[in-house]
Amino acid sequence: MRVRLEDVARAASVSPKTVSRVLNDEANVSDDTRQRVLAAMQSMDYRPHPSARSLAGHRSFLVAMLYDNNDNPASTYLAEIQDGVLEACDEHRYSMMVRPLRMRSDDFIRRLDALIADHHPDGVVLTPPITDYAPLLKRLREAGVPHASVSPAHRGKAIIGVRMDEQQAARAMVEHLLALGHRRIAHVVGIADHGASRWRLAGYREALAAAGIAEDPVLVVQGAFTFGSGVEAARKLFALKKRPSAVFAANDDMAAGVMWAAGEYGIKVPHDLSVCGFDDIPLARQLWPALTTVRQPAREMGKLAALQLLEVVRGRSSGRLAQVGFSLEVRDSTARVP
Amino acid sequence: MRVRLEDVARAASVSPKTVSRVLNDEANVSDDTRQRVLAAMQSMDYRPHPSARSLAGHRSFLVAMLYDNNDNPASTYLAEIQDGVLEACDEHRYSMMVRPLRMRSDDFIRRLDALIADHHPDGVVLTPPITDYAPLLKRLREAGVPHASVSPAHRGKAIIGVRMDEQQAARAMVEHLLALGHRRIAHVVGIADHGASRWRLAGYREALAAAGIAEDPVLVVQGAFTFGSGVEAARKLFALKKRPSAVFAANDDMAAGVMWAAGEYGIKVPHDLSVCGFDDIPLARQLWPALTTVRQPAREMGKLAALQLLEVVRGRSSGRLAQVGFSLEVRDSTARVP
DNA sequence: GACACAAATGACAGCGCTGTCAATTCGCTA
DNA sequence: TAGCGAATTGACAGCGCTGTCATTTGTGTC
Repeated sequence: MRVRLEDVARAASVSPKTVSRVLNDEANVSDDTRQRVLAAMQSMDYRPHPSARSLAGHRSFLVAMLYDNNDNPASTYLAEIQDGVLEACDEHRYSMMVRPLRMRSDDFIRRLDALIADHHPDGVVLTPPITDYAPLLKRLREAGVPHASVSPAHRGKAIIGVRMDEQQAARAMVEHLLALGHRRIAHVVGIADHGASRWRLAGYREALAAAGIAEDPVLVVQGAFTFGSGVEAARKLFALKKRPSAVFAANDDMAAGVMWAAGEYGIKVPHDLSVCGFDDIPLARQLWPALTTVRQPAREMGKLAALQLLEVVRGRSSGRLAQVGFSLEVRDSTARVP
Repeated sequence: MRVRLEDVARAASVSPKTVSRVLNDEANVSDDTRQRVLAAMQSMDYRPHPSARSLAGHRSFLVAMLYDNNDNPASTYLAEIQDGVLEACDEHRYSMMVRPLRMRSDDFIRRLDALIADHHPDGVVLTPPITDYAPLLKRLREAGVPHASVSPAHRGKAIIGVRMDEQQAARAMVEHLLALGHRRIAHVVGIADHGASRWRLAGYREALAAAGIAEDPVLVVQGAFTFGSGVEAARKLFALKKRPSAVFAANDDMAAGVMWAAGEYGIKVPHDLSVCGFDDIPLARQLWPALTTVRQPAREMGKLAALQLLEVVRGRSSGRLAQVGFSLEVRDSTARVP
């Protein structure tokens, strides 16, 4: 039979309420008592019943992770975030629920309301690109559900979550190319209204400006974060009279597309062309030559965002926008200009 | 304030227990009463409190989806299954929880036990490759937790879940190549102990045998389901004196690797070499030429598996191993033999 | 050593629902 | 029309925990 809080109380010779206090890490329990109770819990392998806690305590011990399954960023990215969020939740004995939502769809808000009404999450984690969807944020605020964002585009004071300095990372990537002697560097941009696209483009510009190189508009080509769009963009670049000697794509999928297109044109990477991307998806390591890229610690970001959220949920702090570092993964697709 | 079952009861002039009966779709409620109660629920937008139901009813209304995050199959595949499972759970107002588990890790069983002890899922959905992990199945049986599998390798009578006839699909794929006039057809095998690898290899052999073609062992190369292993495998094939005119890779990632390697060797796809894969991952459509492959309806499979499981959980049926169809996605990477 | 006050602990009701079992109503038969 | 079994409905306790508030114990002061 299941071990209940009452059983632990009896074993530790205290009242159930005191065990509850220990369980919830409340104040006003003497060290001595606390130790005794903890020992009893341990030895009996006590597992609090989440539903009972939730029913009596008016909170759900539930974190919902919301994502957009419409125009999905790379699903490996989401999967990594999900794993990180899950890990954080596990550590605090919260459970996690995932919710695909279709941004811009009519029933977006209705489905969000259903989630809240049905499951009462204590908090939600938002992933790109729905970190900044105004109707969503408004509704969460109204419902009093705290939220943390992974890579929010906006950066108000009240925002909690995690970000990476993508602009700085993009700049570092381009500076790597500059250090290799490249001067004619192209950039394949991502979907226009994603924060990621803006920051990476800004970093590209910043690096060029700092190096005193005037931007050549024909070298900045629109893409859409997909492999196919990378191929298209590269074809445009390769059709130029003066081809670039390096291409910085705003994500790895597009970079792979660029490398693919290079194959079509008989352009050798990295000998004739340096290519680099952003994100460090598994494919990046598998490509040949292996892709130079920026590593986003997605898993860690998911975890940190969830930890920030839990701080707020548990009333420990008011949360903040944490920042994580990036790392340049210099591999074999970039080389000194011929 | 929240609408409770009691409020609905009052509105419908019945006892709370009767509302509960309607809510749980129990027998012995007159049609008239049922209608009245349903109408009241609807008009008051009643949402049962999951924790209260769970606590009083001794069930959790929770389905856990278990996956292996160690040697992960393509994460898009898992993401699709996850979406399908979620959809099924939503329809029946069950909630879903995801659990990454590291197969063969020491604490596998401990973590599984923790899941069961902490959350009491009413059932679990197993995804490849942990559909047939004996210690796992044993533990679930002991704990009395029903489970459904997506593409289980084993096919006992008692197994419930969903499968696709992968052998048949692989055979169809190879027959497509045969119909294009290919005779020297290579196969890149997946990880040895995955059911998927065995079935696809079996289908390959079956098709060749049916066409009266003796299998040439050098044309069957070991891979590991990754892009990189596809590249490796292809290099071996291209080093042969008598190269194949077509390569059937056991999944799309490896097929992409083969195409990549073909580029290295100056082999034009599909003119000099036909390439086909299996799974229809997003990349398949993005490659150039677009990859001919087999579409696995992963999302649908996840949904069906979960539906089977819910049938069992709700005592509606004893569940079965459903089967879904495949479709050959003939695109541009396969062509008539020169 | 008596007193005031804070810290620690406990008693008890109740969160929103369902299981159990008793009570009532209904539809037939004799 | 009385009587009987089946269908329908309801009363009530209790699932395992926590909130509220009362009670007890400890601590420091003069």
